[in-house]
Amino acid sequence: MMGGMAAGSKPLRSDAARNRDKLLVAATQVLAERGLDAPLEHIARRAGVSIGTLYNHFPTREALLGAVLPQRMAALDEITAAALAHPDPWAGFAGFLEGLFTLQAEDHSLNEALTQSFSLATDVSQACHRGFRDVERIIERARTAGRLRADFAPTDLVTLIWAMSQVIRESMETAPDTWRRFLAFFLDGLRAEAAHPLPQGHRSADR
Amino acid sequence: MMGGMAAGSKPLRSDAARNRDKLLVAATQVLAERGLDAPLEHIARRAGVSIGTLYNHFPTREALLGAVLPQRMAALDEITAAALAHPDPWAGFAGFLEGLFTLQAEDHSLNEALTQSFSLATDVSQACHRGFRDVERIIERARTAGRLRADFAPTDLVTLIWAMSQVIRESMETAPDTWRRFLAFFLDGLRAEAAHPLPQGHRSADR
DNA sequence: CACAAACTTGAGGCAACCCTCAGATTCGTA
DNA sequence: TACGAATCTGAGGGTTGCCTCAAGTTTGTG
Repeated sequence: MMGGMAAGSKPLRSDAARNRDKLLVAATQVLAERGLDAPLEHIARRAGVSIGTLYNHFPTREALLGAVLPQRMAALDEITAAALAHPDPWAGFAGFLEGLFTLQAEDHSLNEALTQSFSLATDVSQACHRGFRDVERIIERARTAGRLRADFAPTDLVTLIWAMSQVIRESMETAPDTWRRFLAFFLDGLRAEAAHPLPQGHRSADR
Repeated sequence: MMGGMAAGSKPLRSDAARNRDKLLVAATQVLAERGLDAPLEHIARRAGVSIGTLYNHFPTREALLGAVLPQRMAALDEITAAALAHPDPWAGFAGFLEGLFTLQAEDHSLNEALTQSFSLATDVSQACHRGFRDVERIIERARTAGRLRADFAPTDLVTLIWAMSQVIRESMETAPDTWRRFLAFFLDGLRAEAAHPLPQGHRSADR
């Protein structure tokens, strides 16, 4: 499952190891600032290294993302753990969402990564899928407690993440609290007592 | 008001007028398919015209958008009118949202235009602002009827449009009905009886 | 110290897209 | 029909970003 990171690799020469670290630091910063398709040249420059060296260590952009993002996503683990530990299932669920989106708002790369997680490097999707188990438990717990509406499915959370990613992106500069207000509206629709029947199945394949 | 199109301009030569029309048709199609920053070369090619001709008629991308988008947005007028005419204020409000997002889902350029409307060509923002008056009335009507929660402001609709634009974009290929489900959840949070106090921090949503 | 292997460098070839402009073409009128 | 003005064309110069590779530099071991 977890293997041991990049363990078992060949030992790097000292200068190479140093450069690799500088690249990871720079990449973390630049990606957080400019998103997942920040120019690789920027990252190399910020690391004080040539573009060729970047390609030496990370032959593709995905390889680089795979080295940076899972680490960033580790922050999510604390949040899911706290949510599960919360005595009130609904408060745990709501707190989880708040923590998740706070992270997204702080890190542009995380925001995009969560949105695109299924088309990304395997390392990244793995990190996503691993965490998803806990998320399902958070949802299930709030639902069986009768607080979260029964027809809310884990995949609906993916949709919410999509929605929030855009709200965060658009409002970040001018009114960075916007997402909290939006989330409050949405949460009010997720309470069990607020539930109205959802639109029926989509049998209109043609129009 | 709309009298004769680009009224006040000098009369175009016949071939020029024909090319201009072909460009508008092509642009409408290509923009709907590929979004607001579709390559201008694609549009010229689809119109069967050279890139130079495109620049002849529309010296900037914004000029082209300004000629295409307001027309597309006219479809919104019907929707707002229908919403205001609906006997049930809540159903009018909900129907308006459904119509709006249906349009967004059908036209990629409209989707992006609505989310970016404030950084776009004046023609486009004007079209937006004009329509916004009616939208405010739709909201106000549902609110004073006691159906829409009292703390929902017109600017919250902008946020919802941001959110939806991403949901539509991400799900369009694989599950194009996703946005309806999401909207249903959200609407349940907008009903007056579902309202819980919003987070403090920024009091009301006066922009 | 010497030297091979490991590593770095950055110019340079690609590709996509933007926009321009001198010369060729077409229109419409006299 | 002729001809000037209006219009069209598309090669070409500029930009940004991707990725490669031959030549130079550093490391660490014998």
